[in-house]
Amino acid sequence: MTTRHSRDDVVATALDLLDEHGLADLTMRRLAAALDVQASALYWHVPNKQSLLALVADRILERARPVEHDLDWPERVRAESGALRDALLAYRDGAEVVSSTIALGLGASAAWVRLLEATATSDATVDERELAASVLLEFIVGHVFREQQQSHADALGAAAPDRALDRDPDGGRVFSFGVDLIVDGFRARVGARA
Amino acid sequence: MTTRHSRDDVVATALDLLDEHGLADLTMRRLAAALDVQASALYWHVPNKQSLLALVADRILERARPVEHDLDWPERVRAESGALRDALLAYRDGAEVVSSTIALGLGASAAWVRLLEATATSDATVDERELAASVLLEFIVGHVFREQQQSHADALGAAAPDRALDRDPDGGRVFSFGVDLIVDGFRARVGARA
DNA sequence: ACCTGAACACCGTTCAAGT
DNA sequence: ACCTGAACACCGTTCAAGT
Repeated sequence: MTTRHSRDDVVATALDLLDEHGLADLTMRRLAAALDVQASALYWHVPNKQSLLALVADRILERARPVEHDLDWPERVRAESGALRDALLAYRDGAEVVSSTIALGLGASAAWVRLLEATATSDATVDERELAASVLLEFIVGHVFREQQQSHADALGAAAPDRALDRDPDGGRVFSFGVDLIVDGFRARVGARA
Repeated sequence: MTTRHSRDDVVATALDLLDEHGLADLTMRRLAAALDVQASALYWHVPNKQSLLALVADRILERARPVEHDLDWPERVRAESGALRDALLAYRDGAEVVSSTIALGLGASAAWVRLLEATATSDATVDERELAASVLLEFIVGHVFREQQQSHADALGAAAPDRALDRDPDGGRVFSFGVDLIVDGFRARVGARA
């Protein structure tokens, strides 16, 4: 009679909690409380916290808006990169969650494939395109991680005196400059062959 | 009579512990034990764990080997990037520690300045050079973070099935490809003006 | 199939008090 | 100047047992 839960409930509630209170407050015990359940009950749905976070990360990246396929490749790379950034920004600490699971082979392959496909119409080799997809994904996640950390630190009113990277108040200049450099570098490399 | 400690002792021991057992095992209580002291004693030397980690991060980056200043700027950027990567790789979980403190305005300004200076002889504006330094630093830290996470995961014998980014067994191809793309993109942008 | 209750082995941090 | 001892308010995870 009482509300019993599915794994999807658990992940969805975790996502809510993440967005409302941040990763530091997303504990198994708080999640259990939000579901009106004992903490131990979660371990029926999920083997451990790390797997839970991987499912949350997948959910975050899944929500990245689709991008038109009939753009030329530089435009498409820029659009995919922007879509991924927006997806990470859509949830509090989204980049940190994704970043902490990305290397474990648990998530992010879909995002990587999108970036790989984006260069399909370039003259690059598959090897070059794979490398470029990795570079882009690492830059995007690394950048948004930093963006979100910074706004978190600012929210605490830390008033840091000597912030090396705090030259990006609008939060997007470094990002688009970075994507542009990578795209231009890729074009230079490929164009040198044509 | 008994060994009393300085803040430098505490940071140095934290660095040792980090390298031997990783960030997850670098707890205040374990650090205290390594210093033969109660955990509460650490709070005389340091206001909290986060500040401790920031000091550790600074220590890691300080050890980056110096690079010749009379290279042309693309070579110098590559050399500085490599030196930073090596510094992060020199300690277990080095990139994670640096990454977690970089946005708090606590560390990494020295590293950023090194990357900024590296483009001094290019024809770029200061604004462009600052943006490029940020892009490089974010890529470097993000990349090494992923590298170290991956070797950690591999050490656990996780045998992940579908690892999107696991195309970099030698651990350096994605890195140098990324730095090259950024450098080439920067050159294209600057060269278009000359 | 899904959950409780109790326990285990931990955390970071504070604070009065000691030397 | 540097540290102890005790406490507070937490963690993730396991496991027998319940329904």
